[in-house]
Amino acid sequence: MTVPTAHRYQVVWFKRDLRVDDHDPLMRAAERGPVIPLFIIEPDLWQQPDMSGRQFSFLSESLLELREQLSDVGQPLIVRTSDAISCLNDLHCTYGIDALWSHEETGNDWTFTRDRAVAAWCQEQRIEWHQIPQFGVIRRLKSRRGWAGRWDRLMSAPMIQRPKGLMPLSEIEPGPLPQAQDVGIANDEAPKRFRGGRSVGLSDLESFLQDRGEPYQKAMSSPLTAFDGCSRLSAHLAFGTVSMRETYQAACRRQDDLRALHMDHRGRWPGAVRSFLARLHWHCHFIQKLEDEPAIEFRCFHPAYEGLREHNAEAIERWSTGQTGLPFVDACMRALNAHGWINFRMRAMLVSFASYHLWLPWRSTGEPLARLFIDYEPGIHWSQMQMQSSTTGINLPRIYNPIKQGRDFDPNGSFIRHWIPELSEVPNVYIHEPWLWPEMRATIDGHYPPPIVDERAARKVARDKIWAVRREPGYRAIADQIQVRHGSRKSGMPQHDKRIKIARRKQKAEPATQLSFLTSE
DNA sequence: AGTGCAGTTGACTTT
DNA sequence: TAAAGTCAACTGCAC
Repeated sequence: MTVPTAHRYQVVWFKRDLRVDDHDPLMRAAERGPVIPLFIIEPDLWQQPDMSGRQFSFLSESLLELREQLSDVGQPLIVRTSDAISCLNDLHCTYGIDALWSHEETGNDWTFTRDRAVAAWCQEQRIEWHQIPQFGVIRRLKSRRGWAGRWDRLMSAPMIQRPKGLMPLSEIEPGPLPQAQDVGIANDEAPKRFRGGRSVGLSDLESFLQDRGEPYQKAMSSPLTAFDGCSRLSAHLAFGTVSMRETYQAACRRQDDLRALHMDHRGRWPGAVRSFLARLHWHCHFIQKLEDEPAIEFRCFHPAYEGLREHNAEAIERWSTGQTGLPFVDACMRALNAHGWINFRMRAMLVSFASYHLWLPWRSTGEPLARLFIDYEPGIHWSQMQMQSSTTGINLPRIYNPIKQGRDFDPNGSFIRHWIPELSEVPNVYIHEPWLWPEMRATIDGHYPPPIVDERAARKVARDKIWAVRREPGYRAIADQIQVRHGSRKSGMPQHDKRIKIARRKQKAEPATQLSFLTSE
């Protein structure tokens, strides 16, 4: 390895923070010297089982805009396609790196391993690597006490101004932005996908808070209304085209504006903005879990659930392509395939159906599901996979009935008919259970499969198995430990203490307050 | 107008 | 972020 002659450049390594506004590492690096703004396309990362072409497309659109924004401040984005260490090493040997700057990343095992290797390389080369938090996630967290307050302070802190001007680096080629196929990424485009790039994110934020968001609380539950009634910011937050802080502050400003309005003119807005803010909070709450315990990407929170479920390739194939024969499940899955996004409740139902009715291990369904999400965020995804599969030990099993969900959230079957044209002839009364329609076979035999399982029977079998595990000796003690470590503060006491407290409340004839589990709706 | 009854609604518990 | 079951209160209606 050649020893560089000068150590003069500040490398800002963009990862999932594709913006120049509210970018702490960029601002600090710019204060210290000439900046190489770098994005590394790492082909090996894109071969991981949770990564996909549709995510790469969103990334590409975001990188194009980032390159423009950086050009505006003086130096376009430098893009290199290779593994991180060779890339950094090349830059160091050719130009000399003084320090490396990036946001902290709470990613999957692959990025964690890569970051440890980069840290080791930096140490060998005597290059400082400054990693700065961008969410309310705290590295090496000792105690959860005060976490929420710290989050509020971080999010309320002033936005970081974009650097006044970056020194143009005529000697460094910006480099091409490769196409997915150049990097060996399989084509997996979602035809109706939300687009990447900061400008889209900012306009979604604006239109949500000023215009679309009023029915949020109700609209988020149904796939008929959620595409318009939700913020559509999840992928932007995942890729950092819009920062959590600016999103939080925009919502707070909206809240202040509403308070200035007379009650009669506020409509449903106050509740909508409050729920939205709560979700921003949960975003970090879940990522914190993966930060604290990276193993949850692979292992059940509670070991008693390890190896309980059974792999079944054919069932996964039918589930992930929308061919289970349960109309609402299939409609939601097909919508997700086409959009790369679906609302939270439907995600929960899809996972519940896979984990209970189909009895599939959450790891084997979590991978194809991660690939379908353009907003895949490892900390949220794997926490949710486990919660919806009841492997946490903290949460009670919640088994969704896809027929009931369909009746509740798609009462006249229009969502089903839109995504499953095979069922267009089925009358309303049978649309959620077409196998009961007497003319079913004659009309659509061969076009739409019979149900993969008997919903009622499969649910009962799954429920009994889960409750049998919960009754095993020793289960409770481990669950209580997990509760202490990972439960939210509001529900942060072991289960048996809760029961005692509830019993006491009843004795005093006070109304029992709702236990606050980790909820998202 | 009062009574009985089937069906509905809501609060709460259990799994 | 659930669903099903229980129970009591309530409602509409026939008589």
